[in-house]
Amino acid sequence: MADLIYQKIIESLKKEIDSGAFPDMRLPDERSLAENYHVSRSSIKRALGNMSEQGIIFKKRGAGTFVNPLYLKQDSYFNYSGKNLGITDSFKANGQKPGIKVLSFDVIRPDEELRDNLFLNKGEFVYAFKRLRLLDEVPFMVETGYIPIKLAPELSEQVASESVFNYVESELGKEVNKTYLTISAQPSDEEGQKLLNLKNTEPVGIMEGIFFLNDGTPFEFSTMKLHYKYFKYDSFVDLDR
Amino acid sequence: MADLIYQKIIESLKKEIDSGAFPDMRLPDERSLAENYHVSRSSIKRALGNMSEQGIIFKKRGAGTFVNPLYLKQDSYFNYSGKNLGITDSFKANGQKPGIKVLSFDVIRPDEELRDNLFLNKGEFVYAFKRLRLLDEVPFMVETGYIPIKLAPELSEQVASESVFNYVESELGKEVNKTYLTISAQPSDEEGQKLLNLKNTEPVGIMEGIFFLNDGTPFEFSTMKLHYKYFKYDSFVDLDR
DNA sequence: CAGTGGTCTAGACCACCAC
DNA sequence: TGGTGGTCTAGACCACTGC
Repeated sequence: MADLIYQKIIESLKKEIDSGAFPDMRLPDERSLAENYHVSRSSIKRALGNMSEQGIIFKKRGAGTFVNPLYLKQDSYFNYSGKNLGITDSFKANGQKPGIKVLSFDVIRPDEELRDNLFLNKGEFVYAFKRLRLLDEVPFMVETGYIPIKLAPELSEQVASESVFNYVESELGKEVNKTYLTISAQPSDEEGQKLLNLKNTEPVGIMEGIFFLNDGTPFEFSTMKLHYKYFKYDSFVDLDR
Repeated sequence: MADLIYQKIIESLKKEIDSGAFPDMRLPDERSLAENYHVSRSSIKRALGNMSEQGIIFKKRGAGTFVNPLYLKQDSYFNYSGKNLGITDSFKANGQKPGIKVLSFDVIRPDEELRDNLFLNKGEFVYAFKRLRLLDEVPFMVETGYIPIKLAPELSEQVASESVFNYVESELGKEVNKTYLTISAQPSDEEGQKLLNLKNTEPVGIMEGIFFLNDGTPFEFSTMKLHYKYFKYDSFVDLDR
């Protein structure tokens, strides 16, 4: 992957941070980094700016660049705001074996709301599938997805049982790289209690949203219900925008 | 505010987009923009990159830069504005009257974890306060906050009963503009059930994190427990970083 | 092939912080 | 006052898209 200079620097600095190379939480100044990495200061700035947006570090003008202490304590399952971790991959990173069980797979006529969300015209159809996701054989999430058939004509139950996004990349030559998510929580319903092995006092976390291809096409509308113990979402937010 | 070149360009382009100046959803190319605005291409790139992160536009290498149709369509679902944090202002917009009831207000010695989160040395003290937030007199959120006394020496119960962040801006001349949030859900505990009027089957949403000043100083560590019906978090995410 | 966005460099100058 | 991050410029070269 990363044959880009700023990405390599990000990876390198992340490793250093993770390994505790900066016990005083302070990174070297930009000019020294540029010299040591044999790159321009602009490339360093780009790398650091990127890491700052991800919440890994923060910069204090006139003072220096520092590690965000919360980053080191991070133990979220879903870290969309970091390096690209597809859902599956992010679980691998935690050392647990992910699994998928397809509960249903159909082609349906979308209702008006779904048509709106996926920018579809009347008369167009979508794949509808429900999947149970597991970690080390333990179910933790029920996922309902809708994908326009015109965007993935060869989609199948087989594909759904593996990775849809990998299929998009390898077979369609496109990439899913953006998503609008709405996050909320609800008491568990009967289905959730049964599939996720929850008591009736235990809730589910909901992540619902649209996934986009790099050209801006809405690709999938998805609703994810998570066992509350696996529901953790980290977000670094710039408030003045 | 914006006396920065790239910010002025962002404002200008936003206005043009909102006014429908690009009916084909396509923006001029970067080199033309640089010429028309009499700035370098780098500044244009910075402005466009920023707008892309906000989900206003998306860029296609080799093809051009385009308006994100969802940005124009933002009627119902998708407000990715970082301001929707359950902070007072965002609820005003909903036409409901916000209220605050201070449940406690003390000065305490922070434990080690809190010291880490707020970058404090041993021996430094923090304000600790618990607040109940209301909407049209109905409680919806219990908030526990910790703020170093050295950062807000004049903080008081009175201030806490209004807006701490407004106080920071008007009295300290600083601005809270970043936050690192961890979002999760839990069954409601006894306190939550009592204060938020929840059944034992009904959960709370948890938003926990650090708020930073513009200079990068960690200003407040806050834990917010929300009535699940009021718990909704919108997020626009760039997956490939 | 022409046009477009992506990356990277080298360097100037500014704004802020700590000593 | 010296060191730090922030902004901006000017220009080179690369990678991809679409005709």
